[in-house]
Amino acid sequence: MSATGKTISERLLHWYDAHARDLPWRARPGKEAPAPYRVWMSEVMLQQTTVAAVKPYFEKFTATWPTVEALAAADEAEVMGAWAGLGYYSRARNLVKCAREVAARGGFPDTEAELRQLPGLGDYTAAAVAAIAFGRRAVVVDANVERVVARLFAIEEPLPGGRKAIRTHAEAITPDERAGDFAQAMMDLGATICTARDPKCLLCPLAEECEGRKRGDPARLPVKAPKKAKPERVGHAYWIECGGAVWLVTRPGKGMLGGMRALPDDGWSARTDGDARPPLGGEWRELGSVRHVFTHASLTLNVRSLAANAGPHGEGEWWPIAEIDEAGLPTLFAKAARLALAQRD
DNA sequence: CAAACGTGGCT
DNA sequence: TAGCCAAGTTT
Repeated sequence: MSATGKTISERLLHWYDAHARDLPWRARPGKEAPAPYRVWMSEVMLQQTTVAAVKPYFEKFTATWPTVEALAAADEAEVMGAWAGLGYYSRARNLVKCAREVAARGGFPDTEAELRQLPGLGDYTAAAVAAIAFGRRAVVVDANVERVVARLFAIEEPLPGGRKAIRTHAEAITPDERAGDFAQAMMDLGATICTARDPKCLLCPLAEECEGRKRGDPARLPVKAPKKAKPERVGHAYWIECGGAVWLVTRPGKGMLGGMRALPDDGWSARTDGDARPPLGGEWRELGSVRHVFTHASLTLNVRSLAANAGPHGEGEWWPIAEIDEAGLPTLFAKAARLALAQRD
């Protein structure tokens, strides 16, 4: 309790009632709670992904597959293609798997523990769906909450070790009622006021009780362990063209860009360079290279092209070049395709 | 538990 | 610009 007798959650919910962001997956003021399907969909898309990036994907997915039953019945390859560009593609595979489990059992479970068992739902997402869609009291801890709590209570222990103390404090300030609004309020506060850099303490509804602010320089919290250096990798991708079509493959389900349609390549990965061996003999033309930065490696991908009469051995498909935008290529290969197209006659 | 796993925006 | 950061999960 502060001097004026209001708890942190009371202050925060009061602020949220006036300043909540208007987001497509959120209940509009005065309207009923959004369907669990939409809450789940948005939470999965928002994992490590910005609101701005998610919005168009959320609109596309909910328009194409308006219910969990519709998504459960969808062709997995079509869902993977629709996810192209959003990143972390195991999310899309788990999305389909989860939709099928949920449809088979006749709807989403309404407890945090049961939600946690579904594919793609970890501690954060299970708590968020339980609180936001089902009104359960659940302690929702994401990167926003970590930052707000670390500052509010001046938790000095660096992450990831400091997460235990952060969770304990988050548990203590989570209200019994409106836990879903409280969670979203914490995230809105973290996204708009208690930002990673240059926090707007003058606008913060919790400034009065913020120990980090009292100590000065709240932006230094939470302290984080130093990051490892990012290796440089080199690989090759191959643009094989025949009669207005290009040869595309589907990558293995696990690993980098798993399950995604792609240009054939030389086996590069985050751990090793490619072997630069083309999948087919012939007169290859050097088109140049594209750069792409992943979370844990930076890649220079050299792109080579070949006018062929037949495709390489193995799995693959001829894709009409005029429809390459519909192939659902992840961004790395979309860049490579763009390079190839720009150099075509 | 540390590492793998995308992408785009901002400073 | 090179690095940091974003509503984490899985292995």
